[in-house]
Formats: sequence, structure tokens, C-alpha cells
Amino acid sequence: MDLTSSVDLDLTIGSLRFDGEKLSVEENKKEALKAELGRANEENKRLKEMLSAMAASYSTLRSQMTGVVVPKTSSCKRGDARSSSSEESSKRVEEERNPKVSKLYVLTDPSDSSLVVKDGYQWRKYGQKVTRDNPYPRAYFKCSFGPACPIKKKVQRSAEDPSMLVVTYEGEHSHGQSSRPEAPHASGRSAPTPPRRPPEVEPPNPQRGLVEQMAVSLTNDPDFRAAMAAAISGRMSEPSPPPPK
DNA sequence: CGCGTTTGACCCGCGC
DNA sequence: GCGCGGGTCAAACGCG
Repeated sequence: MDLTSSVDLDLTIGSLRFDGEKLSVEENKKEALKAELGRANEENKRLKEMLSAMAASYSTLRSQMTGVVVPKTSSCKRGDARSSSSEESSKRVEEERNPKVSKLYVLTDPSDSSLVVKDGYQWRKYGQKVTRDNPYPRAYFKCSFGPACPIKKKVQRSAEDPSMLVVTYEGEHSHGQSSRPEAPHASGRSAPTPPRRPPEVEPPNPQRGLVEQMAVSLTNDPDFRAAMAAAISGRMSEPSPPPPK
């Protein structure tokens, strides 16, 4: 898809300047620039993938808000733009063989060392390990709803992309969202029973056309585009200050 | 003081 | 059978 056209990624490499230096040096420079361009293209490709994933997740969230049920594969997540730095703004659902295991990638602030991913549920951390193939520690969470809820999740920062968190869910919630993220709106009486939403997990088959279509409408959202551009520019220039909220 | 996190020990499955 | 690595337990710790 051609999402990036509207986001307008600027991947140009600095400015080429010929100031009469030695030609051999110029050759080396050209080679270096070529290599860099190749890397930039690679990055561009990855960003495109991330963007499409982001589009899918965003549309999922949006449809959840509007009440439209869109088939998805794992527990729902919600964006929470109000809290400080790291909030998930992207996820890519990768289908596993095992329908009970779902993996998703969450874009976070790399400087945020806390492996906390807010997804509307409350989790209790019960362990942390450093694994062999990843320098970052892996955190283990259980749903704090109780022993009745069998779901577990693992959170580990991606080795090659520290701005990505790899979240692996195992099992399903046996209850609704226990920790409503905000707006308690507890006007009514008791009702301590969370809205029972049977965790219907869709089989691994995301409708691609639908996702694409949603992505297109997504890029028409100026807010999303702004956030996206900010996120990307933040990624492109490493030591830059975070985008002014 | 209670609850959630931390962290080292322990357990267990797997490959050699 | 043994070693290794991932996953879990549980006591200690810290914070509200």
C-alpha cells in the first residue's frame, strides 16, 4: 500500500556538496552515501510495514470505540495518549500456529525501561529473566484479576529495534476488562461485575482488503498523521527531543 | 501495614 | 545423565 505517500517521509540524505575536493575522496563519499541510501531504503520499508500495522491497530481501536466489531486476533488494547512517555501506538499481530498465543509489537519510547504495556487489564509481574538471544530482560506478567484468569503475558524489548516491545499473550481472559482505563462513570449502584465479554478470538485471518481500506481512511485523519509524523521523525533522528506532545 | 515489584533460587523440559 | 536455558516461585523489599 502507499500509506507513506501521505505521511511524506523525508529520507533524503543531507546535502550533496561538491567543493572541489579530490576525486577519490569524492568517490568514497559517493559510495558511503549509496550505502546509506540503501540503509535508508531498508528503514523506509520497515517503516512502511510498521505503518500498516499501526493503521490496522488504530482502525481496530477506532472500531471498538464506535462499537463496530472488527475481527481481530487477540485481546484488545487501547491507546492512552495522556500518560507520560511510552504508550503503545502500534501493534502488529502475528498469527501463531497456536490460537491461544498471540504476539504483538508495541511501539514505545526506547528510553522507557519499564516493560509496562497498558492494555486495559491489570497485570501482576511475577518474574523477569534475561534470555540468551536478547540483551533486554523479559518480563512475565499474570492477570491480577485472580487465579481464575489463566492468561499470561511476556514482554520483551526487541533486540534489533529497541523502540519496539514484543508482547506475547498466552491464553485468554476469562473476564471483561477489570481495570477500566479511565472515566469510571460509576454513577450507578454496585455493579462490581465487569461486563462479561466472552473472549472471542478470531481465527488467524485478517481481512487484508479491509485493513487496507481502513488504513486509507486512517491516513485521512490529521491527528493520526501528525502523531505518525512525529513518531517517525523521532525515530529518524535519534538524539532529538521527543515530539512536543 | 498492605500490596505490588524485585530478584535470586528452584523447577522442568530439551538437546547432546 | 547432565548441562543449559526458559519459566515460575516466593521471600525480601519499597512505596503509598
